[in-house]
Amino acid sequence: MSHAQKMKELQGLLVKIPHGKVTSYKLVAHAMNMKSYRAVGQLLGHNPEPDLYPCYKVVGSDGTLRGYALGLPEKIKRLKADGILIKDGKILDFEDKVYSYKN
DNA sequence: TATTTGGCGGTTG
DNA sequence: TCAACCGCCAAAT
Repeated sequence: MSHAQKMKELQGLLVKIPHGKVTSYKLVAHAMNMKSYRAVGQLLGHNPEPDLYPCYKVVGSDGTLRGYALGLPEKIKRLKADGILIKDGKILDFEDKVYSYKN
């Protein structure tokens, strides 16, 4: 399993996220049968083109924004653009906005 | 309720 | 191969 393949799989999951929703590293990891949610963050960080993929829609399990290649402020900005409000680095009504790939 | 700690799988050099 | 590094998480303080 190559890095590029996992990245592609990851990107595929990212674009699946409905507009106005978010997901967590853990859920994404589980969705792609990856036993490690930590590795997901690494892959996202090495995302070749963050502009093309909504990697800003991936946050911590409790709705806290963990990090972003372009900086957290930019991440917040993009989330807001999707109608997601942030309060002190945390998503408001996170449990209502999370997308858990339970299809 | 807010911090700290330990551990986990996967990627990188 | 091996060791170190993570955009984390859950349990223990």
